Amino acid sequence: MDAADLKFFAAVAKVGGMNRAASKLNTVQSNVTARVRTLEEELGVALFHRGHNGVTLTAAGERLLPYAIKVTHLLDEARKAVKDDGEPRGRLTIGSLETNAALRLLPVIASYSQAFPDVDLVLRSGTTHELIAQVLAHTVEGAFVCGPVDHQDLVEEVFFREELVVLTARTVRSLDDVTRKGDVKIVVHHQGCAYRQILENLLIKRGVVGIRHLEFGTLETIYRAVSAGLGITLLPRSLIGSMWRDNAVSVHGLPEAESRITTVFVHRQDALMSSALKEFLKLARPTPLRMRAAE
Amino acid sequence: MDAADLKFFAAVAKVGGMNRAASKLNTVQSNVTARVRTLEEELGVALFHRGHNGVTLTAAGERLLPYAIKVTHLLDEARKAVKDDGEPRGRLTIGSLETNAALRLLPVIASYSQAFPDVDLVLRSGTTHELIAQVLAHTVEGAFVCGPVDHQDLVEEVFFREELVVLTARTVRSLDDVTRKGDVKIVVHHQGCAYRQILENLLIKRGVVGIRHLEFGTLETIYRAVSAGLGITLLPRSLIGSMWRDNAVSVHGLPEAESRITTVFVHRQDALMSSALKEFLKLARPTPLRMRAAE
DNA sequence: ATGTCGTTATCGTCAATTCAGATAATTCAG
DNA sequence: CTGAATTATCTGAATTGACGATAACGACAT
Repeated sequence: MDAADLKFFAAVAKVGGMNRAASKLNTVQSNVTARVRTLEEELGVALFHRGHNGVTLTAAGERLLPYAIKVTHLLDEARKAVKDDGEPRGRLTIGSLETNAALRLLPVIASYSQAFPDVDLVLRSGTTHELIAQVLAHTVEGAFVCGPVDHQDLVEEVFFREELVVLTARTVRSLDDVTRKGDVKIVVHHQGCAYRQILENLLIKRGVVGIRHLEFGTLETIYRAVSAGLGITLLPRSLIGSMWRDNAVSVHGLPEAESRITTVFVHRQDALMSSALKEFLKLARPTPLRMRAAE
Repeated sequence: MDAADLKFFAAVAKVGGMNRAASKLNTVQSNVTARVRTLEEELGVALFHRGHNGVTLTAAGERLLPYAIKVTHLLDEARKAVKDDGEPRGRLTIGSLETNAALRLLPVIASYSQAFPDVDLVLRSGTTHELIAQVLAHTVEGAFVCGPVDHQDLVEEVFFREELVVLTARTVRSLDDVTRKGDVKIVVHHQGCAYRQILENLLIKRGVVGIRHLEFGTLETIYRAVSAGLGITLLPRSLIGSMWRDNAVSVHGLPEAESRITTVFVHRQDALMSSALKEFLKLARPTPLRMRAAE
């Protein structure tokens, strides 16, 4: 049983037709047909039901498919493993939530690309859901997402624990003052849909119905907008303390259950971790000192 | 990267020479050399150090080897998975400890082979250690061994829990009477080294130094030997109660920690379970009724 | 009915690969 | 130096693989 045949088979199963698979595999249809047939002859069973409009898997084909995919991935990984001699090089693709993790990762990325100039670092952005899907699809090697993540095929490691706080204009005494009005404008980083979602849920839970949005590109403008009374926002406490000390806004704590947020790094359990990634995590992993500072 | 090449590569790595691998693979040396070389050219690294007396793996080869083995196994399994349509057939090879589990399994085997005549059932015997090695080596699909087993690649399921008791001649009042003498003869089933080991450890712990053995082929003769005062033995309590009620021997209980023994079924976590095995376990799994009887 | 479009199956041709066997080159032991 | 191992290389035959053209089939619109 040839691995290349299995790759063909998987492609056919995926697109549901030998013609379409052929163009995807940069070959001709007769070739695909032939390889599928050799596979079928070798195994002694039909793998596809041939229809007038493409093919569908037989029961035996269904059983074979997961193996075909697994073998293909395993071979990919073997190639990488052989070439990875412990010295980070090549392309490292990781995912990250857009706001906070990216902000925290920036210094890491800077020192990393200096320390390992042979690595082409690619940072993909997305929501937790999107990023997890990409990790599962082998599109990224791992991702920093909003934890906890519970998935059979994934391993997670907690990287940052943070406390979220609500920022309002200085005149606002408590969060109740805001929610009582029943009509709130929230100011969000235009890329930061994670916090936006959390803040919305939080307000909805408190009975706020009319939520409007203001989007700004930088944290600085968000801060100014809040201090000018244009709306409220949600940020990690550690960010405020370190950046603005002018007390132009009010900081409102939230109950433990709502304020605690963890950023975890997830990657596939079965996939090998490249040296490039190992070194990155080593750099990104908070030192005991930094962890204390983040709390 | 061809799977057949990987198989060749793994064989060469295993036997440490292209010549030897060639004869093992039923081909010629030049062939093996060529395929290894294509693999090396494709990956761009040397996989072997060529020596005057065979070859040894390079660092890159070391990294590739586990993948080569894994892929080979995966392909084997894929073949089985395709052919296994849910109807048990073909060969089912399982391992079992020689005494108790085998005794308990006998009725299961009987009804199983009647229910699934298309399955060639092969029962391999061995010690817990040996059987686990065989499971890991894919020699048997799974095995009934003495639990608990803690291994990363294995899954275990408890099948029987039993209480072991010491049997002595009727005149012996307590176990102390035996151990005080400091010279004990133990009667064991000649195949049953598991209990033998347990009994020896138990006696050694109690300060007995001179242990001699008597071996008999059947439980009946062991029982007779014990009742005649020739020695002592160790058996599951459930076996005694159900077989002999003539009170010709004394039964001595043991402390919880020493008497409790569990028989577990272990199989590889990553390997697929054949329909044949699934059905076997379904039959072997103790019903609530039988479990109560065994306690 | 008929033609068109999209599908898979099949065939012949040619190139590439693979195999087996023979031979060379190397190294170590005696 | 010779002999017994080893791996490397070469060669011709056989096999396999890809390709392109064509056939066969069904669906759908005209």
